Amino acid sequence: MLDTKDKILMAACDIYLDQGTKGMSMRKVASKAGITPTAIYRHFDSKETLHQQVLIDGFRAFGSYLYPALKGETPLERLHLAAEAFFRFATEQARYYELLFLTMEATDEINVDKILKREARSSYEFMIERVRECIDSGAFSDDDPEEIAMLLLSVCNGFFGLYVSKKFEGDSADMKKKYDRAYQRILKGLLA
Amino acid sequence: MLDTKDKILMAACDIYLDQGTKGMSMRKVASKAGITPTAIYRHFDSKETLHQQVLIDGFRAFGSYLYPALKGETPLERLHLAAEAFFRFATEQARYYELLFLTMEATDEINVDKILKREARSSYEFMIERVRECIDSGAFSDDDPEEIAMLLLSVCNGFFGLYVSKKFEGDSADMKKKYDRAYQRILKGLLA
Amino acid sequence: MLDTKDKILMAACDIYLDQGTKGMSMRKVASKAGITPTAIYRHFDSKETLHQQVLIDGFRAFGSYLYPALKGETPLERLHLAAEAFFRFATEQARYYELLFLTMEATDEINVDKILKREARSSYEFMIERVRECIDSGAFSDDDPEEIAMLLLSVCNGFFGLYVSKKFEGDSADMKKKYDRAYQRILKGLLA
Amino acid sequence: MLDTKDKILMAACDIYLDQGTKGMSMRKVASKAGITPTAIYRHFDSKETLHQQVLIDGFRAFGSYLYPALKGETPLERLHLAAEAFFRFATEQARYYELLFLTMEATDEINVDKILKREARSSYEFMIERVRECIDSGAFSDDDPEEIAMLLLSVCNGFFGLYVSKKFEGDSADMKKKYDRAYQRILKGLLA
DNA sequence: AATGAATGAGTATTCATTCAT
DNA sequence: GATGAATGAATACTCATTCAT
Repeated sequence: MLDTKDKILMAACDIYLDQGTKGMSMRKVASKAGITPTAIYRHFDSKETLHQQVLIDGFRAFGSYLYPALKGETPLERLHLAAEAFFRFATEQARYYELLFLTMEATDEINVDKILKREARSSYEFMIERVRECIDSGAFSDDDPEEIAMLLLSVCNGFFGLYVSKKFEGDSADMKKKYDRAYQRILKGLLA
Repeated sequence: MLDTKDKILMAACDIYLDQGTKGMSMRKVASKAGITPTAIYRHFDSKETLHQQVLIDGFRAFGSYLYPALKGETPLERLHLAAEAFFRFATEQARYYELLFLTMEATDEINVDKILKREARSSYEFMIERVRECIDSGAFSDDDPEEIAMLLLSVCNGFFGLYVSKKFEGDSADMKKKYDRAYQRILKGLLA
Repeated sequence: MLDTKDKILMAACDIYLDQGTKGMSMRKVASKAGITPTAIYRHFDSKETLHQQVLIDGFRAFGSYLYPALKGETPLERLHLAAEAFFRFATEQARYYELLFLTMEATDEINVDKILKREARSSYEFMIERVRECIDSGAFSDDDPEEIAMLLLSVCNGFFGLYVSKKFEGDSADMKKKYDRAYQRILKGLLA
Repeated sequence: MLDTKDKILMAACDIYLDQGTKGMSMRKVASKAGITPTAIYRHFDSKETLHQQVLIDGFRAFGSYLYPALKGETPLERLHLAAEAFFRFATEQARYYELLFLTMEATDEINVDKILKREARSSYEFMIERVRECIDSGAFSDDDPEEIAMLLLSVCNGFFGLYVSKKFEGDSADMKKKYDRAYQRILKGLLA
């Protein structure tokens, strides 16, 4: 059985994703976790701490999707697998994706935990690395790897952002096709 | 002189743009508008209604940036001007941009005002139209105009989303250069 | 009938005096005043504001006991009447006395209202003035008026302090006799 | 090495003296003592019990200042030494003084520990005794020793009360001069 | 068209305390 | 002799909203 700390984390995550940052309250979390609001404070110093732990867990979950992309045999294949990982994470862990990438709160406020920053940074750098090796191997024309990585991330975030805010429709299979086509279109502009 | 309704709207807008969705409260709006919280209810049924009116105004402001792109003489130039308009709106009216495009509240919930929906839709369709004429004129290779428009929007939202959440740095001039290069990279994949 | 603001003030005063500074809570005040905690905030900005208003009212009530001492025809008589006023205020408005003079919270914290400071200061200066005229008229031997006033205040506060904390017993009549004797003993050391 | 009970008492005392009655909480005490809040209950039944033990210790500390006054060779000298002891205790152990003499919580409530009562009473009686011998020896004019003792205590409490609540200023040396003069003035009225 | 008064639900957090271990 | 987990009640204060005027 889950220990209380995990129950709290899960409840917090659910509520964040269900009702947004603003809808998350200690009371609601406690109620969803089946405990008293007070009891949360045994496990987390403050709401802020809890919030950050949720984000940290989220980035780690994301990492577990993203990093296996290294199994690809060529730079292009690894980039492709990373793109796939994005899609799978965004659809399978939609709420986490939303929380991590689509919630527009600055992730570098003074009080943001160092661990959190590190986790966030490292998945970003993973993408830069994937792009860099595509360039270095000659698959991509010469360009700034960070900017390309940013472009790819932008597309993903923008794409899923539109999806999440229901600005257009379609089921997951449809989605995947659109996603793949979008990826191909971007790629076309990048290939050497 | 402004009538009370306008004063309320302006105050609400200021606060939204200043303190975000979360910081907006009827009290603060009333106080900024120089009236009683109660008085707002003469003019708006609820906070929700007021919120939506702010969004409608926001889309109209966006329109005033976007639609002049029609002055361009060729489809490609018009698309280019539209891209510029996005950038200017996102930087000059950053909070509005955020409110309209980056706040992940579904814009198609049952209780969303029809006018709001129409405004949101029309700027989306404007972009589709710009893409369509690029394709029809042979500037772009044959493709689905809606998907391309979506791709462009994705890039914009993703790009500014990263900017807003401070996931990377740089001043406005830097930003513009990055934005232009991103636009060129995408374009490269789309041109016939 | 009392308006709500007065009801709140009275309730606050009662509770302060009944349960001490530490026992005073907005909830309790509201409950005693027969209203909702929230409703207090219509009339007072914060607990602090309410607290200070209670003190200000207290000092004013004290003034209404003290200042009529000016009716005395000689300096000594006026001093005597002031001493009497202290006694009457301390016994008739025991709780106010306690709150104003025996609650050991610094009355000069940064956030203390100017009005409050002024009220507190003016009753202190009234006593200095009474002493000064006793000295100037030759009734008292030459000495520092402020220090003498302080001595008199000290005795009063100390005296009623012991009374309040039940460190000795006796009814009000008994009390008065002791008070008078204490006053005479002090006087003996001060007279020219 | 200190046993836990002593560590708790010292921590409690520190906090009382540092943050006042209001700031003392079991959590803070436990944290300062390096144990769990729960552990306190092994040693003290309740916060109240702990509080009273702190007071008992305080009265004992006070005694250690006061009782050496017996070393004086004449009644007047012993009284004088007692007055000095008051001053030193009030300034050197200001927070204790405050806690013992200026906190207006009745010291004779039903639930007050007998030991505490006894300790409090005995220092009071010490003063009565000092006064009595001044009268018996003819140094003071004939009067009620208890009332005189009370007068002296009143002056002390009143004096330091004004000092603590910052109702007037001055450093410790200044203070001492004022205190001495006040003592002399009182004495003048009491001497035979 | 607007106000003053009030409400009830909710906010994060702290408190003394209990219980099982 | 001490801990980890939890509780229920309390803290000051904010919110959107309603109602009588």
